[in-house]
Amino acid sequence: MPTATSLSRQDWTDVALRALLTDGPDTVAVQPLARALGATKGSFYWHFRDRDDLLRAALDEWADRSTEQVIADLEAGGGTPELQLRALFGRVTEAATRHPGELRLLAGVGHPAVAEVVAATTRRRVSYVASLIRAAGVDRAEAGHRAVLAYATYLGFLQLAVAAPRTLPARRAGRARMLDEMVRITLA
Amino acid sequence: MPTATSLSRQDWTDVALRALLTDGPDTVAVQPLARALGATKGSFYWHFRDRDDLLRAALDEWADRSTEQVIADLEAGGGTPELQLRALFGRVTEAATRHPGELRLLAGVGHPAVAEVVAATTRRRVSYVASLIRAAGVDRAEAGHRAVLAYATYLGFLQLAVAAPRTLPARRAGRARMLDEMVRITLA
Amino acid sequence: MPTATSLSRQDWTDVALRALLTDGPDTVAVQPLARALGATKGSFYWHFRDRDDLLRAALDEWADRSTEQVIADLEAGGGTPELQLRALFGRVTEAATRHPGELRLLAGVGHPAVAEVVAATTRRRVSYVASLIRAAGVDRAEAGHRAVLAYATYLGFLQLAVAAPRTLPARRAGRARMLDEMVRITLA
Amino acid sequence: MPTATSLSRQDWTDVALRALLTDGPDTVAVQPLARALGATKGSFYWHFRDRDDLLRAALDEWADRSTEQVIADLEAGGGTPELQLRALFGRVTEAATRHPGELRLLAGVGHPAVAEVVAATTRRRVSYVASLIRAAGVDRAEAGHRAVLAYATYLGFLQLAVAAPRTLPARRAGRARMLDEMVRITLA
DNA sequence: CATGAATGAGCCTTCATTCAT
DNA sequence: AATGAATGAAGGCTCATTCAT
Repeated sequence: MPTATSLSRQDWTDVALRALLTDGPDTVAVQPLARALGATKGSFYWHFRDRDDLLRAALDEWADRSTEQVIADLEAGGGTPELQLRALFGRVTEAATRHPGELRLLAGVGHPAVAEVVAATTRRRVSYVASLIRAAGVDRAEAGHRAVLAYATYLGFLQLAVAAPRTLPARRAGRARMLDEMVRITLA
Repeated sequence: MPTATSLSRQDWTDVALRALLTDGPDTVAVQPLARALGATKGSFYWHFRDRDDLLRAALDEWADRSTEQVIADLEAGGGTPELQLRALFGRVTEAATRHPGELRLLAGVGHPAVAEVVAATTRRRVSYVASLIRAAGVDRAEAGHRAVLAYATYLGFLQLAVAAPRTLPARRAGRARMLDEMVRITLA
Repeated sequence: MPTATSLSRQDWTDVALRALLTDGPDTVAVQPLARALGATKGSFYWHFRDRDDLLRAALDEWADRSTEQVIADLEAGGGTPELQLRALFGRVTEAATRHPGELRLLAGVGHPAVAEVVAATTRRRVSYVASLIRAAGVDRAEAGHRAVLAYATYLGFLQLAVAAPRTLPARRAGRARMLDEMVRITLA
Repeated sequence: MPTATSLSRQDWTDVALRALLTDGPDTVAVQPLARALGATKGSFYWHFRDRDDLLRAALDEWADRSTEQVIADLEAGGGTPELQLRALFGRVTEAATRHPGELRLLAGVGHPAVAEVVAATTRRRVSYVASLIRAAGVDRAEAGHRAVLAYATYLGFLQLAVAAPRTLPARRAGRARMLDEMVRITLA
């Protein structure tokens, strides 16, 4: 909760992003967020042109935090491509369970802004994974294929984690094995 | 458009299912569907107790058509497990692109009825795939793992097909190769 | 519950009367009663012109049962006027607590049919009480006054019994004393 | 009609109270009141959380005006308990005929908020009358009984005034005699 | 940098009533 | 002696947006 004195555009974006990741894009609604912030809707319209403006801001923030920052972290961490890939898979699958709304975000393609950002984010992620695979010695075309496959698998697990968690391994060890398998398939 | 004379519960369910698969569960709304049918919303309440009743009817229909009927068809078709698996993958990936709303349905886990039906459908599909893999000679535990992996991959492709089609192979040949790879990974 | 085969006008009137005495005239509504009877609204319109027709039938039934029949019973019972008065007060105060909806019926004067029947019933009851008092030797004008007073007191107790039962004597003995007092004031 | 510029919570409460006293609690409905005020229903939700919120506000206002303010006036007026009692009876019987909806309010015990306020108001009024009777020299227990009796009689007259005015004395003199009798019975 | 107040659109539901069969 | 299906009016609520101050 930000200070009661004065709200910035960033405060609104933050709370919108939280709603985005918790319950999906439909819940990025002016009225409820104003209530949550203890502010009036009038305040909102000072900082944003309309609801869409806010949604785009939240989406941009999401693209940045969930993609660019993750990539930057991994690059900073260094290590072999195998290790980086493994770290990436581990990190995103962890995040998946913490953000059930992300599923609805990825599915919220009815909205143009969502569609656009999700598509761009998807391409960015796939191409980063492809670059890791290439770095592990796989040729360009094949790396592209495997990256798509790996990313699809990640998306599927996200879906399963939210929609039917009982189908996934319950224990940490089982989940680790699944990760290993994903890495193996991707690099074999 | 059904006959102008009189609408049946099935007519409403049909149009609701269409909305479900086109734009997701949120658009299964009484008023818009009544408009689409050229009826008044009051008439709706003759056939259904409330909106939830309609949503559940549409969800049941979806579960049946997209799961039970597909399975029944495959069983009727016969052939080796490999062929059946291949046919299944082919069929569902074709359907995927035709129903962009299915994504929102799978993600619409905020609603209890949706969550329930999606979870049940997921378990049913995974266990059917597992049974095919077992029939191909893989042992029970391993078959379970691979079924989850295969289904997750399918879900991921569904997501990619809707959200970022450009990441997927554009030509029929490329898509066929992906299917082959999925079958190979699943049964290898 | 009447037989499922075929509903008579009387069946509808009975269930309407029950609603009238339980929850007041507003709940004499076609749709809910049809549900309660397991019949369709169409059936209702076979027996009655409209909702008002049903309401009037129920009101007439109420006027008869709650007034004419009570009077007939008392007359049949015989005894001195004092005893009859005492019996009357006892009987109606008992009935009061069993029919919370009667209060809303008496208050439902917004509706012309209700107003009419309630007014007629009131006059009939007051004049019957006056006749008992006259029979006990009080002169005509004074008896009229006391009858109004007595009936007002009854109405007030009905109101209190439903709206603020804690203000009334909790035990049977206390209630009996109140009745005695009413009789005494009325005849003294 | 308040100023056309802007409506306050009090404006809504006022018009709701008027509806409450004219036609009873059921007519405290958002849409009709909005029409009466020349406003949209949407505007209502700026001032109140929901219909219940408005109903409670109107009920509180009623409890205050019809009970606390009357009591305060009487206390301010001074005089002997007999005179105060007489003044009270006179005042409330006058008010009775002006507010036909009060009957439906008192009877509207189906709604929790109504039941609560009516019960509290009843207790408050009865205990105030009891305090006047005690001040006239009657002992505590007996004063309690007589207060209940007096209040019941008042309620009954209210009912008669609305439901069957012809049973009550038509002329001012006759009504004055009734008041005298009530005071006499209460204090004798 | 906002608040207070309102609009208008949209959705959910219930009910009295009608009508063809 | 009904049923099945629909209409239309009414009321409840939430939301995006606007505008004067």
